[in-house]
Amino acid sequence: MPELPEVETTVRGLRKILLGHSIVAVAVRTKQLRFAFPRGFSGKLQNARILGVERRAKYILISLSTGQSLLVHLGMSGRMQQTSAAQKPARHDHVVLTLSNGTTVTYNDPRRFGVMDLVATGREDEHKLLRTIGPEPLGKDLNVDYLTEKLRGKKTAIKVALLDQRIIAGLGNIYVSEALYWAGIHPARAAGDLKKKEIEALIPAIQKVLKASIKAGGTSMRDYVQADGALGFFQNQFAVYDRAGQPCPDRACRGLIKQMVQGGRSTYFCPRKQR
DNA sequence: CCTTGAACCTGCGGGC
DNA sequence: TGCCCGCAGGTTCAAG
Repeated sequence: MPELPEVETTVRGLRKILLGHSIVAVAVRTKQLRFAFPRGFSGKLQNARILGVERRAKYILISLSTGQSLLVHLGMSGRMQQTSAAQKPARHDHVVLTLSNGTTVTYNDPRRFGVMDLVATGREDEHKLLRTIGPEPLGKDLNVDYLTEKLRGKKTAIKVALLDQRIIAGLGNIYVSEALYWAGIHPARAAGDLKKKEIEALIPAIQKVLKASIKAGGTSMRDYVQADGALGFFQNQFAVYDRAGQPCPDRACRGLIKQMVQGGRSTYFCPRKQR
């Protein structure tokens, strides 16, 4: 999916479109996404005014005048964007919100791995899906002491550990490969064996990659688009992801990018630079 | 507790 | 052209 940069980009776009407007109509066009919609979903959004649009991990939180927040996860293939009210819904347009100014915002998700739920505003962190999520990687809670403690004794590969949302929020398959490349760490290393110096390199590498991607509007490979329909361009800056067989971006290294499978998912790395 | 693998669902590209 | 297989940005759950 959409990993942190894509969700952040979506949130920033939605904020401009949604903030201050009211929802006048809600069309739910599928039985369920990953879970069934909560009881009375449409009715509880009806006539609500949108007070805020925030991100936590890979979740979008839209706070409403009703005291509830709409929680949205884009799953693997989801997108949420402004659409034309005149246009009839497309395949996989599962939820269409119509605003008081006539704008429509559509949630489209071919694979339906996404989520929509309602949660009391201010108590979002107590939601079942958010309760166990780790610190935001761009905040001060992700630091060397925290990560050292969290990885201590772990035999899992560092690649797999970084995908675990309980350790760090928001990373996914693309940005983990990219961050490990910039930190010079081999993805198969046991997480608990990383040296202090390596953890000190890893945190800024994660932050650098995420920030660069947000700046580029995220990554558009298949489904993802920003809230205004624009594509993201971070795929043009990939160092390793989806680049198997191609040269390491460090020309002096002369290594070739390798692909392997860890935890059932592809990992990309430079075997010469990452040890 | 930890680790691994399968499951959810749809679409697309490659090989035959 | 068509069919079958594998793979895709995520997460949860069962089993060992």
